[in-house]
Amino acid sequence: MILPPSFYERDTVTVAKDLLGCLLVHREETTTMGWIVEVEAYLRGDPAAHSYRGETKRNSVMFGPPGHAYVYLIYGLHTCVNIVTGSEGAGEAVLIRALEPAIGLDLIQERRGMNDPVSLASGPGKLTQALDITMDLNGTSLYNGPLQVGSPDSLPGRRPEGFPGEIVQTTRIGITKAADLPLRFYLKGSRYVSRR
DNA sequence: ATCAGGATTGGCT
DNA sequence: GCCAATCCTGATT
Repeated sequence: MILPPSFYERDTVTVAKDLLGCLLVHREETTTMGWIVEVEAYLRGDPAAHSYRGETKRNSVMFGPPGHAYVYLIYGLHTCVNIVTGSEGAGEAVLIRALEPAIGLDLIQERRGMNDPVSLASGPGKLTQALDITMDLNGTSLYNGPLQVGSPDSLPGRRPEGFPGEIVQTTRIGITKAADLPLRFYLKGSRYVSRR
């Protein structure tokens, strides 16, 4: 079941926590999917958010309607994928930081050049490579496009490790501004979260 | 026009 | 733990 726009148009921290256990799906020639096991919230008035200094060409998707993908290039090498949340115009989003691979293992392993399951998508740059999430998906709808988010029961009889269960809340990783805000969330007990 | 730096990763010490 | 890779963006001159 693809999540409807109304799912995203709520408090960003609530959406971030509700995204844990959901499926990120990329439908191409071959479909690949992974369960979301780690996220970070970026809020209005948050110095670490790309939207902090107002709308620019790069971050304009963050100010658009919720339920769309904000994809950006980082360090000239990797892409990161966010889900726009909250009210349109708020500039809020949830960064997907780690997935537990679910479908399309062969292709994911080929793209990543490795086969250790816990390292295939345990980082924001790793998971975009695993699911082939490139800049051309920036701005696409997550309920009416090739990149989708499904509810946790989308694969009958299967669940990500640690779900349903406790959600752990910590400070965000890899940022210098507002590094003290506790806006990172992950599934307790999952071996697929990013380390560091 | 120029330039510092980044929501990272993988390899090496 | 340290650092290079790699290039686009936003801020500054």
